Amino acid sequence: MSSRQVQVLEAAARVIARNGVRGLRVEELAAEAGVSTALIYYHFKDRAGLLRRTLEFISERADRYTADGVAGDVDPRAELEQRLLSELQDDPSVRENSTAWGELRASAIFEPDLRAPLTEATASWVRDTAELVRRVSADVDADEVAERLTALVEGLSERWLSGSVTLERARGLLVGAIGAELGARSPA
Amino acid sequence: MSSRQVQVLEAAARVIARNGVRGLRVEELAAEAGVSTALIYYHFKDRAGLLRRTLEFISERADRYTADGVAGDVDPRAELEQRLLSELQDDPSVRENSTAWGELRASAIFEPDLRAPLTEATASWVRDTAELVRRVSADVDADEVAERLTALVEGLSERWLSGSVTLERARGLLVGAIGAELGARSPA
DNA sequence: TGCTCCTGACTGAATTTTCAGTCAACCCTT
DNA sequence: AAGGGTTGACTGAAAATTCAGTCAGGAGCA
Repeated sequence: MSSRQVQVLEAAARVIARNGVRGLRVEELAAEAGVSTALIYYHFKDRAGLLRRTLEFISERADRYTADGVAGDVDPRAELEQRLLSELQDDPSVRENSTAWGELRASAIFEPDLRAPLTEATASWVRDTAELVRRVSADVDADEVAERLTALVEGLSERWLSGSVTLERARGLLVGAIGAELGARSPA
Repeated sequence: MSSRQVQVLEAAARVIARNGVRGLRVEELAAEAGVSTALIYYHFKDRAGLLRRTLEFISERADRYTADGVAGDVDPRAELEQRLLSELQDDPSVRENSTAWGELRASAIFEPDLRAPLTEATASWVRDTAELVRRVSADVDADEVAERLTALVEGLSERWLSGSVTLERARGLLVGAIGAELGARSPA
């Protein structure tokens, strides 16, 4: 993938985070990326292709920043917590990513083309989370717990972004859910 | 409200469930409702007015089906479960409702005008749920639990609609969450 | 080295498509 | 005959998509 394409995809993520998928105008994207509209068609075929590639791009990028920065933690419980909380941070890139992610998920409801990459990205996130859960406790169904916690993160994230909860509250609720699923904090 | 208007609003709910708020074309709606586009402008002024009325229509209808069919239940735990599960059903009107709701929430991220009614509707749902939670158990923070469970329902609902989980799985996960939050089933 | 040919990246300027929104004129009822 | 309800035919603007062509650089070759 050429650096030009990356440049366009980064711009697409920004524009989507700002205006939504439906509010993405190819011309505006071109301006944001500093290229011509025609170049976008040259590289991505059409608007739908651009969207599909953007979704892939965003989910790869999410993998990266989720994996980063927490990696070597020794306490699995703390690591799980941090991983999930990393989706609820008032940081421009997290915000951008979550917003774009939510938009794409919402769009996937109506555009079957987007579903496959979305499902795969979701499953991969759930798997990674389940792995962590497994390390925290052997007494629970890790897949179930992981699927619930990640779905909850999505629900809270959307409420946060749409102004229905504060970030602090959302984070507190998430920590509470981890407690409810895995038992209260630090075993003796 | 004339029957003509109801006819259009019902059609709008169907079209939104099929294509989303963003994908609603006035012309398509007209065809679905079996009327002319001009009539829609006559009754609803413009697309935004139509959307507003449709959202009101849908949420009133949702209140009805949520309240219905569960009302007189004696066991609070069962009632709570049923209320929450009622959002995850493969019934056209539930689907329409959930879809429209998700769309509205997603749109609110970019359109501050929509935030106030959304926040209020969410808060009201959380309050009602907390009331039920309170009746199930006095040992938990009912507001927290209710906020988490409803956020989880939203997350699961979106995953269901976008094809990332099956309906059965989503329902099972939700029941599991209630268990994790409130302790396992039926006290002695 | 200097020349021609070729290709992939890229653009500006159309062209085409898609939509919300309007309007003048027809129903019906009453 | 008057007025609310209804429509088909349009319009204008905004967007998507295409097109004809420029340009930089690389491969082959004299």
